[in-house]
Amino acid sequence: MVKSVSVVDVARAAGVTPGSVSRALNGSKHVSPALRAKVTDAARRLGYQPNAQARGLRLGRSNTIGMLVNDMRHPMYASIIAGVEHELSLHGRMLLLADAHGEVSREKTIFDTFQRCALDGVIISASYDPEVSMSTHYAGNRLPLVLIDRDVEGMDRVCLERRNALRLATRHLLNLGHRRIALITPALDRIPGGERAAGYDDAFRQAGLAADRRFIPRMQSPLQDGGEAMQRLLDLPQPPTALVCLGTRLLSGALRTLRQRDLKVPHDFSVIAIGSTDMMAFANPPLTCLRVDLPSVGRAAARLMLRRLDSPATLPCERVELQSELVIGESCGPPPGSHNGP
Amino acid sequence: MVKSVSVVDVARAAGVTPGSVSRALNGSKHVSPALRAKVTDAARRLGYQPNAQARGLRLGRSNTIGMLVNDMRHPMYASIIAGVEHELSLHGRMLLLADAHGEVSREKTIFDTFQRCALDGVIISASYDPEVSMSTHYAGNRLPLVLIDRDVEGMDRVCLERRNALRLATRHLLNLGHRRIALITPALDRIPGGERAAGYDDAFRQAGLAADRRFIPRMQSPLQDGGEAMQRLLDLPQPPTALVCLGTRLLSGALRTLRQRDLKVPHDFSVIAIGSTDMMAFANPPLTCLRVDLPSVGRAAARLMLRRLDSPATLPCERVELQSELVIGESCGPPPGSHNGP
DNA sequence: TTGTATGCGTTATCAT
DNA sequence: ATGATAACGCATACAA
Repeated sequence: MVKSVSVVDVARAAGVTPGSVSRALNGSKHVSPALRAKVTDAARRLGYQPNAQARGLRLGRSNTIGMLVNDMRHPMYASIIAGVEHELSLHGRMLLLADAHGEVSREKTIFDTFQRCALDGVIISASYDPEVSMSTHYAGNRLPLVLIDRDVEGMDRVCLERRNALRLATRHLLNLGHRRIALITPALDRIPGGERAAGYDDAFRQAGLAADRRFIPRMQSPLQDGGEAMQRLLDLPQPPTALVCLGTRLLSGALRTLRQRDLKVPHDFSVIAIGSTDMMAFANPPLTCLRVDLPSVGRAAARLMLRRLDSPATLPCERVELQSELVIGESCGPPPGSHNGP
Repeated sequence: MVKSVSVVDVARAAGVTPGSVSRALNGSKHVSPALRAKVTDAARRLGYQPNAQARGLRLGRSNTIGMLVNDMRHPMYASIIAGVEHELSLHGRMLLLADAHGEVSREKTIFDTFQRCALDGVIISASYDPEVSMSTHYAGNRLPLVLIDRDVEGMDRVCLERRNALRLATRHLLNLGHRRIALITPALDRIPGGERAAGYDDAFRQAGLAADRRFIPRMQSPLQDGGEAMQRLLDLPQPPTALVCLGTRLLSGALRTLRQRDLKVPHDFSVIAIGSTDMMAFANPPLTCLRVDLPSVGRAAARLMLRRLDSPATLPCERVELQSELVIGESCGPPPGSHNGP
């Protein structure tokens, strides 16, 4: 751990003063070519690296953005984080990452820690836990904030459209002739689940049909076993012929149950999944799925933050919404026993 | 952006000096209960948050660890990063994350940036690109370093065992009766691929058989299409009856080719994959795979770093090696036409 | 154009 | 036990 070289060292080596070193290295206008040359040379010789802490302390900013995620175990986050990091790196900012591991209390702790870190801003992908009121939790801070997937009025935010997405997916199945369509989604009592159910209802209504809520089982948690829910669905007197399943872990359970009951996809049963990274590729058959461009979500959040930092605080809040796309795989067909099949 | 409250503000509010505030808040021995109470109270009233930058500047450490990853698009990294973050958070350290996006030149840039960030240490999961010599690249720095998946003598490092893993996988297939076993892996000319091929050879040798290198096609990149390689393999006069495929993207292509040729797994063809997060669950049938506990990799790296920080610099280097486990799915069976099947 | 001096917010040392 | 002061490394306002 050798002592690091500072402006003073460079100044001494170049035979000038520390102030001149700073000016020369930061490209000040009023610096003679001779001095600049001397300084640049000495800096390189000594391997000078300006101390970001000291510079940040002096300048009042760190060029670092914090990112608080609710739970990195969720496969969705990897791509979002990558998107944030990428966009930030393009603009010379660094990313400080913290994970709440799904615990709301840790979200609070992390945010407090962030406030001490002299961050230029914080990107938050927080839990939907109702006990967390954005206003009380993050209000009264002096950090620029960008929310991901939290539609709070008066804040910069990137939102994931779900209602129309579910409408698309459900309509796709209705068009194939399905009428008994199951929907498995976590957190029906929170916004994401509620929006999804609403889109599901929309599709039925627009088709002049009535949605049957018995086909939307209530899940306890995103980690709950989707297999058991699927069993209950299939044990209904009139079981569903198709499933829209939003949740990586839920899906694996549901697929397992289908295999156990020897229901072939798509011949006996149709499935639409949520499109995480490589899922379509591994599934056999490839799954039709709702796909969100997750790196774009991260990039959008980062761009909102950079925009906020570069502009006066009076800049009005912006809301970016990202749509889902229905990627057609080979997991959907007409319901069994229908006569419009190929 | 309200001006933040500093020790001076707290001191004024409590009617004491800044020095006393610092002592009181940092739990110094020599502080009267009365003063401590006054200070604690004032600090809470004003919502005082110590400035980590200033503190770091003064103390010479930031409680922040940098992590440099080669390419976050690789699905393996999410879990490793999560493991690092988790372990660091348990010890009050923060994680600064940077991604080289697979570009070696960016690795260099990032490391330079890290050197300026007053980090306490850096965890590196760098590329295997031969042009990157660890010695010239990272040597001569004064930062504690921990390498992930880079077996460099004289450095703290977490290594992924591959040779024995491939031996296990290959032996599993040999035991089932397979003799023509394909191996698809990226980067045969670098260490990971080489080690794998060695383990593959080991298994054959230990079974008294000779491995046939024609079953190990050369892949250009981990993003290359495994489907085309699979086609070439199946077009051999004596095509393989089983495949060990190490690479998420390569696998999806290989599976696609098997589907196209109407080869059923495991009836007509056996497959062993590399176990990324949720893969086994989605694949149909569930895949037998080689699984590494990736969060443990991250945690181990973080622990090596913390150990290094807490101890004198004379501490000898440590090498941690993580084994793979062969998780039995339903994708392996006897070769077609064999007589020892069920 | 360059040197000098000051302060960013902390903590540690030295007085008292 | 507490107050005063200096220093961490840097950038800038001001002086020359």
